[in-house]
Amino acid sequence: MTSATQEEHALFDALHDPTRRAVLELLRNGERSVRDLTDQLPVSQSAVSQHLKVLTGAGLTTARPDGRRRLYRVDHTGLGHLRAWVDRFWDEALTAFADYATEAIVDQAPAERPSEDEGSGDA
Amino acid sequence: MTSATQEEHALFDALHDPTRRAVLELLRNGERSVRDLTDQLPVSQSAVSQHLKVLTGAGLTTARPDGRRRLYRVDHTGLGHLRAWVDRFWDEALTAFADYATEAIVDQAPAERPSEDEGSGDA
DNA sequence: GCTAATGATAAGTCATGGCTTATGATTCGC
DNA sequence: GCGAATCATAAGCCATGACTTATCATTAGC
Repeated sequence: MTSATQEEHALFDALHDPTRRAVLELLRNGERSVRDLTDQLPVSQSAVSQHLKVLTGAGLTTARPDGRRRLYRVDHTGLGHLRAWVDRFWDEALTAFADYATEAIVDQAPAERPSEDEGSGDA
Repeated sequence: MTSATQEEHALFDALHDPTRRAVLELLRNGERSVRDLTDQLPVSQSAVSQHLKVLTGAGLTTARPDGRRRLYRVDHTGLGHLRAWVDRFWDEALTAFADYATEAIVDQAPAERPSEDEGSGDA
């Protein structure tokens, strides 16, 4: 079912490239045509189109035809997925940190123990 | 001065690789040694160390020495930056969308309107 | 109709980065 | 101390991907 891992990959893959992030930054100001974006970036029109394809595939942009132009704008879909990913991780990280802090306090009493058995999780 | 763009780059660069994301997933369960991580990943110990270096550089993990081992765990710093980036973008995207929607409604009065605005739906 | 403009795609080039196998540096157990 | 274990680093290999220059498809304007 396009395992959420797929979306993850598409997202982080899309956001990895600085030029693509620059495109997103430009789109923050509102809709822009490919031509317009190209004029403000140090790469060719072809490159911009290729980047937009990747961004759209990741749900980060959408296009709307307008005459012989295509107006692109930021899409919430991808951003929402990214946000969900971060949030999930955020919570887990805090929990893990709390566990660690607690354990550290407990460890304070005895001398030293391996503290190696975090085995409660998955194999 | 490590312009926020630098952090951005380090972050997205770190999160781009699937193996590094897998490392983060493993660390969600708590602290783990490099050896432990290596045993659960299909790559060499060397590769894991290299990944951990990148992750740490992006503020996504931290290490704590424990004997001859090093215990790694998730760091909030990088996640916080990522979260801030998304939130900033999220707000802007919503604003831009609101502008667009408003404009679309205004445009409804005169003759021509895109009629194509897939407005609230996702693509 | 034809020409110009806009944007997507094809094909090819070149740098980047993720992996490997050594090897070095530290620390534990005997 | 010595050998074993853990981890980081060095050097090298190879696939991936970001870019380029054509070229094709569509639309506006004459």
